[in-house]
Amino acid sequence: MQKTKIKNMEEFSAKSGISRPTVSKYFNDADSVRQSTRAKIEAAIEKYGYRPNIFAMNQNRKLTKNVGIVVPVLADPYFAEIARNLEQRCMDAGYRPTLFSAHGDPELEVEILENLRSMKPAGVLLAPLGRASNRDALEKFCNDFPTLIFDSNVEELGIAFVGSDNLQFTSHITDYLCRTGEPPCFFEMKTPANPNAHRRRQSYLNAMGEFGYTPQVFSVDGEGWGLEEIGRLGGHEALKNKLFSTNTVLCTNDRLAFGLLTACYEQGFKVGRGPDCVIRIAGQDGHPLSRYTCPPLTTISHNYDAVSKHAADALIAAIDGHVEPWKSTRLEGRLILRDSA
Amino acid sequence: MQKTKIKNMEEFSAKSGISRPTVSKYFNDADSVRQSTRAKIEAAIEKYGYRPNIFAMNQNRKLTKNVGIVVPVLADPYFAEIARNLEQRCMDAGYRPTLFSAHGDPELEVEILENLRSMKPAGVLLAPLGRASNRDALEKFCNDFPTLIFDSNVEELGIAFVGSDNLQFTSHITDYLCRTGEPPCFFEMKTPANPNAHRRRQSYLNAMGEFGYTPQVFSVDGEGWGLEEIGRLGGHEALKNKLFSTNTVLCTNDRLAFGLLTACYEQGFKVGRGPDCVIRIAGQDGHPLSRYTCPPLTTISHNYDAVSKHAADALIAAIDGHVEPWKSTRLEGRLILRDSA
DNA sequence: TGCAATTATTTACGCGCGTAAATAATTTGT
DNA sequence: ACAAATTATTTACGCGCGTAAATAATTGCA
Repeated sequence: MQKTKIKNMEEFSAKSGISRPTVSKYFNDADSVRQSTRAKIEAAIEKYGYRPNIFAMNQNRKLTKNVGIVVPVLADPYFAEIARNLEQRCMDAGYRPTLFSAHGDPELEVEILENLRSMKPAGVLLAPLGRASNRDALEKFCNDFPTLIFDSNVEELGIAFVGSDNLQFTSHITDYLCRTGEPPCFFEMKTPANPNAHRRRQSYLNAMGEFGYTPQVFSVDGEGWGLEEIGRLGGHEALKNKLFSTNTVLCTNDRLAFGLLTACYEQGFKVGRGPDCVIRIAGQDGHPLSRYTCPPLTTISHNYDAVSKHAADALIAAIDGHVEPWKSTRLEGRLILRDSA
Repeated sequence: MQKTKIKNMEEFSAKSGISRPTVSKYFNDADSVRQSTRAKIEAAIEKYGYRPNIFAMNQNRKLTKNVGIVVPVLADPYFAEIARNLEQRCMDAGYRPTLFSAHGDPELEVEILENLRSMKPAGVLLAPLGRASNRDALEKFCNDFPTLIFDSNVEELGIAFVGSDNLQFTSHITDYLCRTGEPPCFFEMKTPANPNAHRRRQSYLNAMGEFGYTPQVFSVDGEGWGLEEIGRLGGHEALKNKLFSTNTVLCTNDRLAFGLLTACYEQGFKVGRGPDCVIRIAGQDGHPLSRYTCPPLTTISHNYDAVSKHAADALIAAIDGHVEPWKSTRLEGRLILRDSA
């Protein structure tokens, strides 16, 4: 790489010996030019380290290569993990992903979408906040840009939905718990942030019904995304007052389970499957830290890879013009047996 | 907001009754125009919902309002939390933050910096990967853009460094452990990702020396950012072979402690301060989940607020032209006493 | 080798906004 | 009410690149 820095495509095209429109074409799609000219251009890029001005590019192109990735809370490792995965896939496909987190705030979610508009994104991968989301704002945005909804479904919105099969999640793990011990009660939030929670509760009720067991749903108070603390406080109340009708508790998600485990510890309830244990606890999500709780948490894990692959592929297909009717894809989870249940 | 959408500043200036250069001035700095004209412009914005084309703005402005925030791993809630904090502060100051994570990959870190270049950022908040970082690439970048280094120091790089006072962290918690029980041994990674680990070890050695105790450093194998697993495996080895010379273990960070806690659980070692406990464990960092381990983890917490405030303020001051000699600011941590030690 | 198909070049304009300079209007202080 | 200071308008150009159309060069294939 030489010291003479090139400041625009005009200069670069002169140095490389290729006309500017052809160079422009190359940067738009490297395969759209002949192999020999592509080689020359790439040699010149290597030599001069030239990169086109991204603002000028995006200003004039009708379709940018920008892709927005929006998650509700980045502090939740589940979203951090899936965002990482999506980011990688977008880059591999030649797009420029930009990551946004609403940090649990519906107004920020709307603002993010407004900002995204000005980026003219080729497409957006959006995991909505859920219940708190401004439905209208999402809908308007989806009408203007190819948007794939993931994680938390908003019926019929965007080009498609990709997420986990919450019904399968809960029925599968409920099934497991029923077969290996007392049937579980269900530990959830009274006002969960997203609609997946309702599916999970419903699936629990169904599964218990099929077994002929009486379900018990324990809904704890608390708002927001501080799930561990909500689970801990709710757990304390339940344990102190002996409100669980069984020795097995299925939590609506792992983070709530983390809190419940802590409550058990604090009240001296030994958790697990051993002979001296008084309570079994299971979670749902396959949180990255679920392996490291004490005892390690039995859970059912999202298929992170498959979810992100389906989501990214579907969005890119839509960007490439493969129109398909709205579709919901829900991927099965994998039961992870550990010591807690 | 009317339906007639305005497509450029020309049209907007016509509708608002203010000339385009003045409108442009307004968007550059709302306070640079007279109150009465500002009011007219803002009324028109409200009415027509106009937002200037961000690409065209950034293309021509010498200084954009973009700020890059780069962290080494977003899957680590410590960074997620501090990134959230920084993002908020940048927005409040009128900048457009964009978040990037190197996901533990030095090559990706370099690529992020390359991409940042093309965004002409007004400034960058960078938490380097540390040992694995490409020093040259960082240095070149810092020469071209106002860059504030945080979390992990790279001597004399960028405009300043802001982070935690690792010496204080470790000496403070070592002090606490020594005063309340057996002096701790030190549990760390043999090849830590960032230089903070070395400071912490050194500080441990110093503190033990001052007390007149014999230090023991236990360095476990393992590369990368899967710290919990590294801690768990290392913990198993230490426990199985009774390699800890004391009943108290100070971990170099919370995530390693999480793994060690799990190892203790798996080997049946009861952790905590109670009479039936055989080992005390403490961490460092104040990880968001440290409250919810079993037992809850005694640790020393970063002052998230202060670190991010100092970092954002220093960067913005530098952007505003307040040149100061390179400076390192290290903020003290707060001891959080819980049941584990 | 020659001709059609493909690919590159030339030329020229437009995108939306920043910005500079000269001029005009408005505000401020007295 | 008037001159000085402040603020807005007019005019005009440039930023770096996308893109379209006409033309020229190169390639592929029989």
